[in-house]
Amino acid sequence: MRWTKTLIPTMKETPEGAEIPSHVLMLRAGLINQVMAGAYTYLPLGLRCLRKAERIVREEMDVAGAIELLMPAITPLSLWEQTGRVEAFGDVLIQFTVRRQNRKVHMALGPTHEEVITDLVSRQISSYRQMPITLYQIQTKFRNEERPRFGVLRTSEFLMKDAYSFNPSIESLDKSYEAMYAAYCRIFDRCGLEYLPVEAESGPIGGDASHEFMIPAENGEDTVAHCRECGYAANLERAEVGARDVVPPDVALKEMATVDTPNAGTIAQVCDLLRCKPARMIKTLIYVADGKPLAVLVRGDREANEGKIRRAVGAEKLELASPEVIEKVTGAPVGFAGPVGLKQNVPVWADRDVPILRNAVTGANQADAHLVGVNPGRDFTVPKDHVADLRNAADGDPCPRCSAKLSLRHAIEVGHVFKLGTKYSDALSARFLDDQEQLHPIIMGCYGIGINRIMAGLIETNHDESGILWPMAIAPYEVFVAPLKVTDEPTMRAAQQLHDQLEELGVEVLLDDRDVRAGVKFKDADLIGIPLRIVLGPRGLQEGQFEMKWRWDDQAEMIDQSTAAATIADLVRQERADGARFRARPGK
RNA sequence: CGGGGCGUGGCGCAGUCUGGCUAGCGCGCCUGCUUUGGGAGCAGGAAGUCGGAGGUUCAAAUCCUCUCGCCCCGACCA
Repeated sequence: MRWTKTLIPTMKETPEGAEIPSHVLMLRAGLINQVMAGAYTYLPLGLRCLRKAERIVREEMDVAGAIELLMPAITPLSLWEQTGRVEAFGDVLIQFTVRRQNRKVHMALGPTHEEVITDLVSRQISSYRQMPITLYQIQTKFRNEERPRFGVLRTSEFLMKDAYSFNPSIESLDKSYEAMYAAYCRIFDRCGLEYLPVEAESGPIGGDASHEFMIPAENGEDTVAHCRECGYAANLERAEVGARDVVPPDVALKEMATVDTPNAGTIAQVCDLLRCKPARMIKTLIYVADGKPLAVLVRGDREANEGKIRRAVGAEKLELASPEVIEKVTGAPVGFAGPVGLKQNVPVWADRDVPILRNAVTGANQADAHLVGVNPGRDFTVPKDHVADLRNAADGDPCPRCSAKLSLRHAIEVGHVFKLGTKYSDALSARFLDDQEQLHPIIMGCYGIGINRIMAGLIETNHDESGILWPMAIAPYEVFVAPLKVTDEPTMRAAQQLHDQLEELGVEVLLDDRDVRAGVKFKDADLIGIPLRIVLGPRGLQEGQFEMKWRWDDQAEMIDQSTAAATIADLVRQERADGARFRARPGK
């Protein structure tokens, strides 16, 4: 392809509004163009990357035995009503009504396709003989993001590969799940991504029923806890905290006393006022579990984890209490709850950090007052079986699997595999007959990959001050050919010939035939990040040599004009297959 | 949903507080000459209903009211 025949609007300056590297570089390199908040046009160069990522995903899905189909983006709203997800999605679900003659048709743009595929399967699969089967599609999804952000990372319309497995048994589901998990590893490996499969919230099936594939990145929206020692990795909601101190510090116990804390209803305000550290405070949260209120104690500098609390108390549904309930339980307005002297006798649970606190600070269960010198065991007690790991992991916490420490890292979620169970097959009556003529709901798994995020994630983790560094497998073009003087006939002839030969050898070439100065070509080449750059300039041409340089190397090397095409094609093929040079590049 | 910021040729910005002349600057674009290995120089040129609507005024990019759009931060933490 000739540069002048396609559309590559590179920019020298960063458009206002773009902040994170992937967004800035995708705009500057002419990969995308913003149409509105959360919706982008993929320009020719960006589309090529997207298609390559899509192709790798498709190939590995096929290898894993998944079967491709294509569902519509528009779906009947009734399908979502049947599974209760109209409410679950809320405003995220883009729904609308159209008129058809004398009636109105209610539709929704699919944010995901469990309903549609389960509906299909409920009609077409009725025997254990038809399973297991994993069906997938690569399709545009629509979610009305409340706040689209970070360029292509969080948009209202995006390309997703979604797969669904249908199994007659848990064992069969486990196998399908493992096949997808393995396929995901191959996909992200081939894409040149450094990823981390992490344990995630597992929902109805429990156990290791869900993993997210995360790309550790500064600008990621998610947080994962990772142990570099043993490899344990989990997302923040899920991460366990390892063994903690059980012996309280040996300090003199102070008398408990009430102090005035007017209008200080937050941890920060109280600490400011009393000049104490959040770690010395006992945060008292009032929850409602299946309709019954309870109190949860967490150290002031820690975050309660609702998933852990819900599991610990064995509740179906858990939510923070309303201000009215809080007042009823504590006898005080919001902001002044504490474990000592609660007005109502509700169950009290505590995170493991709490019982070993000494001379702590906590709400006094009356307006504008806190207690100081509070000591668990003396001033209040929590039953042993009500002490558990109830908080989010924090940076430096002990690893639950070894003796090392957890580190918290931001990450971009690119993939998710999930053992669904029978939620949708129950709701939509997708049942099958086993070999004993017994009717069972089909057991499902679902598996998603955000194609756009593969691109953005790659850029986010692979760029330098000059621009993008693409791995060969995803690069929009594999070779960039730059004749420095396009008005010089022999130069252009050689460039065109190299371009044609490479294309014949199956290499994707971008020929920069613009009549611009060398510096412009070099800058743009670095910006758009094509892995191999071939320069045809006065330095080599007279000796029958081209200059070849990898995007991530500092030094170029000279190659023979006569054998250039074959040499380059070999390198490209090799790098395309294993990405070894990209991975081993200097500075990585 | 709460808070903050920004809308001025394709892109980045100044001008707005304190209303006034033909609305500027850099990049990009077009023409010509020179230049030619890391975003060239000179000369000439095209391109803007100052986000939109209404209002105040002799006069509005600038003041007032409403509105639309974009970006960032926060969102149950007692």
